[in-house]
Amino acid sequence: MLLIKLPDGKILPFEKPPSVEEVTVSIGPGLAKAALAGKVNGQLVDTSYVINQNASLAIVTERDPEGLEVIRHSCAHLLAQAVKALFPEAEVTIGPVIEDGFYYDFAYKRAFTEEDLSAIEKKMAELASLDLKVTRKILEREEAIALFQAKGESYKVKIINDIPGSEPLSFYQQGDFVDLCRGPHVPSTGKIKVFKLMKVAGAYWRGDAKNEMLQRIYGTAWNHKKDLEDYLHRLEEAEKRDHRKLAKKFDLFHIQEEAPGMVFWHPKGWAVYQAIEQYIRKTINAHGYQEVRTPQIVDRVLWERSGHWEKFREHMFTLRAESQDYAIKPMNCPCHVQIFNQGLKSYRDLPLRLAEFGSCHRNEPSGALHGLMRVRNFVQDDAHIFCTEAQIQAEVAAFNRLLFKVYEDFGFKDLIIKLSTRPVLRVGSDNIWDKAEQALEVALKESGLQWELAPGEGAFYGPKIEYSCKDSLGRVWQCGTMQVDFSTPERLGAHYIAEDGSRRVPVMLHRAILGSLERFIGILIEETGGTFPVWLAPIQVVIMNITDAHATFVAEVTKSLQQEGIRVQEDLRNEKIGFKIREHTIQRVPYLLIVGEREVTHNLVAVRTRNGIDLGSMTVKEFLNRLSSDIINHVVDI
RNA sequence: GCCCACAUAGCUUAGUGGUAGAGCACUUCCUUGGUAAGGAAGAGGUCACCGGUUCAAUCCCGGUUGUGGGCUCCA
Repeated sequence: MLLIKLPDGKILPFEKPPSVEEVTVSIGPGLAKAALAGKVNGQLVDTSYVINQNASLAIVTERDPEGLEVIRHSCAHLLAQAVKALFPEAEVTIGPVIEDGFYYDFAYKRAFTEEDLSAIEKKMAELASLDLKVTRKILEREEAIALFQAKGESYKVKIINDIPGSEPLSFYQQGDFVDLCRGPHVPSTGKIKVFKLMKVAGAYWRGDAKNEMLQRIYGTAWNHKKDLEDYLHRLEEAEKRDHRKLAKKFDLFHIQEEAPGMVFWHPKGWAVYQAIEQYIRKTINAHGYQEVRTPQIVDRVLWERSGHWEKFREHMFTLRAESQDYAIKPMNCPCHVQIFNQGLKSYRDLPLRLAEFGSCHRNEPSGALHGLMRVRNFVQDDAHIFCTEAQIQAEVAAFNRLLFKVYEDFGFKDLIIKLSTRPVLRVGSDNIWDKAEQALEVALKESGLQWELAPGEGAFYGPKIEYSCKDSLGRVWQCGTMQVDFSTPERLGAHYIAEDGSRRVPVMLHRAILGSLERFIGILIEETGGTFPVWLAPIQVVIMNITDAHATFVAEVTKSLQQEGIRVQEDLRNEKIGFKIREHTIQRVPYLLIVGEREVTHNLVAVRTRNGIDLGSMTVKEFLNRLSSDIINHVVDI
């Protein structure tokens, strides 16, 4: 006798070990039809899985998140089956589930075309409608290798050879298609109803650029047609928020062929940029930083000393003048150390926080460039904190608080935080790594936010925290960072005189809140969709007249707002007021001031927000009060 | 850098082996109108660049550059 406990607490007895499917049937035919997989003692299994001891069992259907995962995974197999059916010479490799879908990598003599994709999708539908039974089996290693060798699947043989000997090898078969796979999978292909192939892209075998390039077919699968439609709609909406598109719509910046990866900022984009730069400047000044400025072009020897020449020479822009080799700076740290090194420093000078809006050039590979997100010339809101080991903790904690405050002011909520710890190859004693890693961790814990640990992913010179944001399509971009560095100060000869009179090498903290101003603005554009908070809006107020008779009054109001530092524009065009309102509303100008006969007579302005709210008439002074409060409080929308 | 796709007016785009069309924007004129598009006329294109095929190339072929989607990389 064997007992199966169901989620509702009911216990079913069985004479012989039943399969998940058999248990499901005994519960009811409706559920049996809906079952995609099972969860035995919390572990996801196929419906064919035989339960050979007392266990708890949950049936996984489309209502469970795992159900969709199983469907997507099986859909990847369906894709591979269809590709093999249409292109028998194509070799299969791997096909995992990813966010919102799946992919499968193939090796084939020519590129798959759009037409191929449609044909494959059609074939998939056909195979799904046949409702082929998906069966699992375990094969011995030799048997498995022989099977795939016979099929000409050299990649699968390589994969099998890489699986540790003790692990059993499971296989899934549907029709004449067999794939090495851990599973679980749906019981039959008919369970896969709603899917779509999205795109083909190149991808290196095993993610290594030294290997051959495979063809990756991306697809998506859902439980219901409506889910797929919603997903496609979400993608469409996200594409509309693309910062490169919005940059055109709002006339923020452009990039052109003569300077790939470098930005031509237009007046409106630069207004946003400057609002951000000045906000950061003000903020860090209030937190004990001192701003500096260092050269763009620095002799090669400095980069050799810092170690960058050896490691990143290919990605540095270099030049030669009067038989000297120079590099355009790819980073600011060595320059900041030069400032630290001027004059003898005492422990009393520490921590010394040197900040720079440092313009850096990196010769990024052409294929990596991406709007504002990945550029060749960018400005970091960079700073280096020179401190003692004992000061690391307090500095890291203070920075962390500062960073969260800043992101909050921008209205950002979803930061992805990663703590990268010591790699195998590293400098510095374990003792100091312990301290540094702990300092970072304590600071993160204090924040109360979720973070991910990335063991072994720290730099050779110290551990780091990375703060990343997502763009509108969910791609992750690193913005802020806090890196502890035990190496650079020594390499560049930095030292200070300690309390006991000895010469000590300071610890250096590299930190940036926004990371690169360019990238951050890219994220900000996508986050806001171009509806910038009042304090960042390139134009904060537009004042428009109803007829020419009110132009002088408009000019007066404009002038008085300009004198208060407001980014204001007047619109005196000979157009109907409705037309002007429409245009500036579309441009997401926060406040629209309308001046007609009534306003001129009573010395008022009529105020309307970009969200169509009529705030009525008020004096310029009253309006300024409202506006100032929006700006000071970093109000996100009005 | 690698794989695939793409490049037409300021923007969004249609289109064809035989001298390129639209909407919006722009210019001029009419209109002076009170909270999301008033009307008319006009101007605007070396069809990314270089080469080839052809009587003829924006279109077909090759190359270059750039862009987009991935992959790799990212001090």
